[in-house]
Amino acid sequence: MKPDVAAILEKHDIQPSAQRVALAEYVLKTTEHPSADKVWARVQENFPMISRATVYNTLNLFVEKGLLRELHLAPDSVLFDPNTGHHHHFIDEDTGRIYDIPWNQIEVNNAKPLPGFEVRDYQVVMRGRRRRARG
Amino acid sequence: MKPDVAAILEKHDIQPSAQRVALAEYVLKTTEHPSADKVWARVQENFPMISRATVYNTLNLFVEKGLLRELHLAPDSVLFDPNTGHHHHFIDEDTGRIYDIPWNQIEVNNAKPLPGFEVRDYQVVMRGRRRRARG
DNA sequence: CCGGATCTTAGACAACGTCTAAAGAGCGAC
DNA sequence: GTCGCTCTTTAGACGTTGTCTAAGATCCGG
Repeated sequence: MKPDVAAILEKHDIQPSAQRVALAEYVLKTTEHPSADKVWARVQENFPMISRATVYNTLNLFVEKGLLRELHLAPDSVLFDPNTGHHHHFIDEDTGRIYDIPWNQIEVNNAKPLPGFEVRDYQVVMRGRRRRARG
Repeated sequence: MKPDVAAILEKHDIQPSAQRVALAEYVLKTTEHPSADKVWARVQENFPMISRATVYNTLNLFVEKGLLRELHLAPDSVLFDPNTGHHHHFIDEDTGRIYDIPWNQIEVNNAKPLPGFEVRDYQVVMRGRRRRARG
């Protein structure tokens, strides 16, 4: 079902178009933390004629308009996170998979920046691996 | 002056070579948070004949051996951080510059991973910008 | 000096992301 | 309906970052 994706776009000052709606429908709902090229692949499943440039342009537009957040956590891919609410991230070093950690689970105090700066965003980034039954 | 870089390499199970020592001399001392290509450029100043592949190989080797830490904080570059002691990072969104934040300055509690995982490393990543006198 | 292992090199290669010029779509004025 | 303006999309070239490969250089024990 398509909860008014077009309305969401308009609320963020984005003119809806077929491509943008198709892209938003995927990227706003996913929990895959996809890279841009992964988004491209996924959207093509429903919208075969979309070009790579459009995907990149649109993702950047969404970020600019506050619809998505960019994550730079791993090499060779910028990830896009629809979860605008704050949360932390855990990265599995073996698989590269990224998991969300609820904001309240970790307590952070004194997240003060350098003098003269202001913090606009912060998060805890954890790296680790699946615990094995035995070595 | 060259504080026994070769000895440091050997202590980490890395065979010293002219290229590796030249690279280590730069990268272990810098506070620039350089990308790999920046390392290449800097090392070439003292060691003109070093090839790009060697720089990449050597940096990856150093990371593997625990001499450096890799940071994936910004698009289009993996950064290398000689500060093996734990610390946090602050990223200036305007300039892209990265600053170290002392570990003790921020208090983090309950940095627990997902069930079944173990955390090997974590840090707080802050993003922000220089505060201006007026908007 | 010889042999084997390791290290380095140049360049090809692949992936990611940006840019450009041209075509297409939407929409109001007439 | 169609003209003209604007915004969007497109294909492909392009630049950068990083990896891979095959061949040459170096080192070290004997």
